[in-house]
Amino acid sequence: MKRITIYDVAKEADVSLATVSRVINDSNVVREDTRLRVQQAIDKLGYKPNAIAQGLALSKTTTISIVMGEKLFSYNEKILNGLMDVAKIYNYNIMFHTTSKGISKMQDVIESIIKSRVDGVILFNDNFSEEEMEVLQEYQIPMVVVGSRIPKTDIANVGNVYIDFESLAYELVKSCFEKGITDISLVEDKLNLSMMEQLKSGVDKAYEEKGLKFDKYISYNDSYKSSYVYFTEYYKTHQPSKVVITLRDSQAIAFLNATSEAGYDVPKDAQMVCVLNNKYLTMVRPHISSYNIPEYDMGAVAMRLLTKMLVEENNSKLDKNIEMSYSFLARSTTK
Amino acid sequence: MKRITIYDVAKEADVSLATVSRVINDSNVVREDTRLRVQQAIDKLGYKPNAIAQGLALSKTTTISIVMGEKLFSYNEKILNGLMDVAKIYNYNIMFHTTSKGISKMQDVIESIIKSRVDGVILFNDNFSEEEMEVLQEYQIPMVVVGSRIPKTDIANVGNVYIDFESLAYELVKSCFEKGITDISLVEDKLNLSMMEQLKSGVDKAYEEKGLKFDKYISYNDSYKSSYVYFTEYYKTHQPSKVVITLRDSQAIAFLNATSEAGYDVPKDAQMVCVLNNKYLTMVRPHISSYNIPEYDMGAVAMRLLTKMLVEENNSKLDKNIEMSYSFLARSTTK
DNA sequence: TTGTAGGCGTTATCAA
DNA sequence: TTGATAACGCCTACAA
Repeated sequence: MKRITIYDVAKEADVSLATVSRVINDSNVVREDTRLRVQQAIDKLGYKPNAIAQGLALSKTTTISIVMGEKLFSYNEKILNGLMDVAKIYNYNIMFHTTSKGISKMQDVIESIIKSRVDGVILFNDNFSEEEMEVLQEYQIPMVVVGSRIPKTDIANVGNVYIDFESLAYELVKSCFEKGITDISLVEDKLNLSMMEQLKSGVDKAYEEKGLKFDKYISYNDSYKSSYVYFTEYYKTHQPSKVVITLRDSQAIAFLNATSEAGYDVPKDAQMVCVLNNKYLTMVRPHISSYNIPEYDMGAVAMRLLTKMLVEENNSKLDKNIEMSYSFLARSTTK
Repeated sequence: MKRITIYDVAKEADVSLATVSRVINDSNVVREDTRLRVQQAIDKLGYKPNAIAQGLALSKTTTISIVMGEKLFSYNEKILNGLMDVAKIYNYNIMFHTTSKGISKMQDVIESIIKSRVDGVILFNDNFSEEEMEVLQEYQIPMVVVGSRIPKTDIANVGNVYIDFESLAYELVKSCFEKGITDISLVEDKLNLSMMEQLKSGVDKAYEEKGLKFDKYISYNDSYKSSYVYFTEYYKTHQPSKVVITLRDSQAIAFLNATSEAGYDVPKDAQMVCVLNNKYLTMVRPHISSYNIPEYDMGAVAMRLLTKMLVEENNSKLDKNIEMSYSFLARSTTK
């Protein structure tokens, strides 16, 4: 079966292809009866405009690339949902790229982004370096980074929708200090180095201000099992910290299990908070305290920002750095 | 900055655009020194071939659409990883579509798939009806369905990579019967109706063969909270079944919590198995028995199958229905 | 209101 | 081994 084109429709409706093009694009200069005739031809033939050809003609693909790490835990999932929903509203197609250790370096992803001439790019934090961002810059592809804060702000064509994880950690530690607690641990998450870095710097800052030095950054492999094993081992020689901060559910639950199995009580002996919230935190006992972070909205805002950047090429005084707010969810692992 | 094209490179290297095209596409008829000259021009200008134009010229986009539900729990995530990795190997780009209740009907997704002229489609089960599949058929887009078994097999251009959930459930129930257990519940998951249907039909079949009728299909809303509430309520008037089968972690954990809080012991009073495995099943106590399902491989196999279908247009005797195997993971909720 | 023709960036077929 | 040139399918001035 031959792919049917605008010519076929034109012939069928006995008009020129220009007219068909007009009805496809809702031009308002078409007489009603010819519009009808064309529409009938379109329906009859089952014609669908070739987006590739349109892309070529318009130098605009109406598609956006999303780049994220291959490990998409629930935090990313909700951001993705927000991105997709808004993309749908604006009728953007999505090219999806994942980065992982072995198989695909960011470099390849960038290569294919440039080649496919997408209109814009959404980058999840933690998947690229600054120089990689600069490559995208050279090709003048508008992009917004979603997740945590990026160092360089006010680069042309770059937006950022973020949570200020540094402040979050800073405030959390300060509030511990106010309760007289200074023995705090922060558990590393290798999947989110940039978030971790910001959390750590917030913790450091709070300690510094108090004239102390923070030295309980707990680092090990990132799977659930290893963190569970790690803590179990840890308790043979250590006492738990008074407060333990964790980024994701896996580490939080591992900690919870290991701690209670070592004979300690949460929150009596050790309190804990897991920064990123999800449903599993309330499936375990006790329920784990966390933060309410508007993941879905972050995605939605990021995509909307990008679409704005795409229309207002004259990136006027559009605010391209948007901070999202969070709030503490006190549950049973804190008191 | 003007987008640089093959013409610019041609001028820079002082050759015709045809020659440039040849070196881009690794044609072996180019003399070594001119290839070099062209390559230098390419590097100097930072030229990247326009995939859109290539797509137009070749009637081939080298991109594949993936369609899945918006809720991507870990089961889907791993399939997706498999898909992406293999797509990368074959240098395919991925268009990503999600379907959800309100915002995007499958119909719109199909529309955009057809317009974007992707070479093939991967469909996750549970997101489309048979007639929607037929639309894709009309446009002759090769596709493979991944997840559970599709009813109609041997349609041209349609592949299927699946787990036989019906057999899985059938065997599971049979093995219960052998242990003298006939009081079994199956908990519904609204997110995966087709999987559920197959599980249920396997259960039904086993009961029928024994001359019994299965009547403990537990149905309610699909969020964690509601299933937890449901079970808690349930136990005020019911005893737990001897064996409870669940599809996903959420329901399994909800059941576990509600059951033990109602004063029953798992597995003594009620055994349970959660069909889809993931790490959370071993984060709770007791560890939940499950099935080892090769999700990643399913994705990888599905994508590889699709690429094969794309090259061997003469869909010869290529086996387009691939059943994947599973195995039981006995943990602490069964005995 | 409609049609004609040039252009979007490549590939591929012929000649040279 | 290289260079013209006609597709590929659509959009958009410009004409009619």
